[in-house]
Amino acid sequence: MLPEHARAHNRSLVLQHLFHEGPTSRADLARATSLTRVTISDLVNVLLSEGLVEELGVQPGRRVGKPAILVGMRTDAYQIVAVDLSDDAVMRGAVMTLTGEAVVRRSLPVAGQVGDALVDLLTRFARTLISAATRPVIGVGVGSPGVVDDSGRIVEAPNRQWSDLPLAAILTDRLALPVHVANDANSAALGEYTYGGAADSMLVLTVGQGVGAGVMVDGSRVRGAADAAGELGHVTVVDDGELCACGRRGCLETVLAAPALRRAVAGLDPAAADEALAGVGRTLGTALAPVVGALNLGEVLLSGPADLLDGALRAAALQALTDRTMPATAAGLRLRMATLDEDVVLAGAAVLVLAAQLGVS
Amino acid sequence: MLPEHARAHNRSLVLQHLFHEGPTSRADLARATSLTRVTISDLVNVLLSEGLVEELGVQPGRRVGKPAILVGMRTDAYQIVAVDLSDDAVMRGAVMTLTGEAVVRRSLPVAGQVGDALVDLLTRFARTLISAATRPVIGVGVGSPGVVDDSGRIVEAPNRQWSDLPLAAILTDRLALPVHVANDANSAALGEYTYGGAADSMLVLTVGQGVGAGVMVDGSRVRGAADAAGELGHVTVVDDGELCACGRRGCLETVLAAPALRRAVAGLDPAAADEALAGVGRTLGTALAPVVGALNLGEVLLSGPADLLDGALRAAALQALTDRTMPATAAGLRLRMATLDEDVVLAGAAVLVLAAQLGVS
DNA sequence: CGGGGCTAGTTAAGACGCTGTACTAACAAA
DNA sequence: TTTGTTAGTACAGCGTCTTAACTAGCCCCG
Repeated sequence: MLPEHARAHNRSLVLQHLFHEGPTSRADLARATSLTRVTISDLVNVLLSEGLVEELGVQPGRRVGKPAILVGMRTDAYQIVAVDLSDDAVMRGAVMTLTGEAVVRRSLPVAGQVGDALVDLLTRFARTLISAATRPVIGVGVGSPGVVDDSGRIVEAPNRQWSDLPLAAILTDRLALPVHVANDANSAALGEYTYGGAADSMLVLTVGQGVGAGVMVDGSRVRGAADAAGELGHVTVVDDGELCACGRRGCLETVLAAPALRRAVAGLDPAAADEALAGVGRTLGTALAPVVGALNLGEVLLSGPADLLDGALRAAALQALTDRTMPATAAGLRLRMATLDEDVVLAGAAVLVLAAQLGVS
Repeated sequence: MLPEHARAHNRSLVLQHLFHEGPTSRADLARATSLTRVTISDLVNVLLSEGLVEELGVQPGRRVGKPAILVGMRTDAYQIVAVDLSDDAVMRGAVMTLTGEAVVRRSLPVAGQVGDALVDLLTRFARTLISAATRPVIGVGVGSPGVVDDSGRIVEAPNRQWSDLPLAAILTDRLALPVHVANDANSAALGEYTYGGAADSMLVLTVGQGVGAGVMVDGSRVRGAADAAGELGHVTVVDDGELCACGRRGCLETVLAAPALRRAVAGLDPAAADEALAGVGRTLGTALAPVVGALNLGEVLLSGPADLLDGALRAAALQALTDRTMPATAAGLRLRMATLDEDVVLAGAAVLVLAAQLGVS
């Protein structure tokens, strides 16, 4: 560790504070970071010259002494390009502000492309998005299915016919911008953590064609021994259950994926449908109980079709979690819907860039 | 972050390397830490003057150039006092080297003491250990049951009648030494991680009077939203199971705690006993599968009576884990016995001190 | 209404930590 | 013996933080 790393760390502290707490005076930044006013002034001057922050006039608070000048982060000064590859059929992308709002949205049918052709298609798609940006782009974030290591290498993504592919490195080279790649469900967790106000210790369950999960523990993303953390979709939850796409039986995905849920409630009257969904909820709660107990999670978030998830299913899952973990663990636990809906993965991809380039998350 | 923090970090890098890799030349330390030889020389000189490292003569390797002088950590130069409070009836303690070997062992019957009286007893016990040390003591580590926050405050330890008790602060004050306190099962995980060579992502299950767990994720200990991570013992694993001490039914503890296991095999012939243990193993595997899947754990360690755990139970649990998680997750998973036996908690308590005082873990 | 008290922010000097460069020390190979 | 290589050290310089001392701007009070 060198002095310049300490400098970068302090710079991130300032940005992190401005990002989450809003405009702040230099003096308050000094108190919050426990650095001196001198150091903060210096850092702020650098950030001002980069256009990352701006002065916003004096603080409205009326106290004795010289009035403080508020410094705020210019969340519209730079933009981030985010791509969501979780859908087999269509690439979704956006140009986003630093606060995770999509300024421009694009999507592109994948048309069955896989392997290197898909990388080329993704490159072109990213270029389109970059040129659609209205401000300088600080980086590109990609949420992809499959196992992705911390260097942005796709270890394995069977449906894309990607294996041991250094996607981040390839795109960084081709786009001449910093590119960061992570698993889509892990991205979702990052998105909910940073933009959705989720707890420090939480799990996001993404329910769509399949079931994925991303876990945050004590404020950082869980990677796992083989970068495969979050593979809850293929944990067995029903003995001798339905055949799963993975070849095994009774995976969580066979009861919780959106198509499975639709099938389960098809043609049923509302009460019976609720009972069916509650059954899935109990199964989910039973599977999650050991995870919640072992990690003492503060929140579990469900991301996916609200009409299926946010009702009897969620209530039954919470009940099962409460019944099956000790009161001290269950008392602090919330089970709620994710707040970012369809943009979760895009938002998370943006957070990848935000965290890596500015140290904000 | 200040420059001196960077210095402390670099110092820890050196110690960490020497601790885990053994004696190393300054030049090799420079390469390993990517600092310059100049900086390393300076750091090593400071460490030499503190007696933490020593020169060990020239490196046996025969290459061109000036032969390198090996520098090694003096793991016997300082000692750590560790206390294990996990047993209701007896306090166990030890004076340990920096490598986690017990030099002196002591134990003290608790004689039903609780609350403040127990704190006083613990203080006296620690003083005894400190005076039994043959080298300067760098700190005291305590592994305690109950919920312990990161400042060493006992949030709740019902059996000790401790609640919201700043144990680490009290002992630091009374003993005039740095004192660090953590949950006993979490300590066990730390001990196995640092001294037992456990994987970066792993879970240690401690089986004794009760069942506890400690989780390491990507090399750091999981604390949880309310500092209660590792409470796996009271996750429901058997529907309508036996009544648990916690008042609920079918907790993992009701089948996996040592007394429960002994009852389950009492009077059975070996084959029947193995079948009973295998049943518990399957239950355990089923409960652990979601945890292993969500975190992509590399290892699960069992700590407790080997005659009960290390046989049919372990085999069945591994089989269940393999059956119930996806192959990619299960392939890299090991389920083995902990290596440190009865000293796990003591070793972990030592690691608390080692990590906090020297930055080594 | 003018000075004392307080807070915000800047300037200047100094301490600390790392680097690059240049040096000496100690060996192997030619 | 000379040359080349590697280990370790001395010294100047740069970056980064701190403390101390300053200016700026406001409230309060006599």
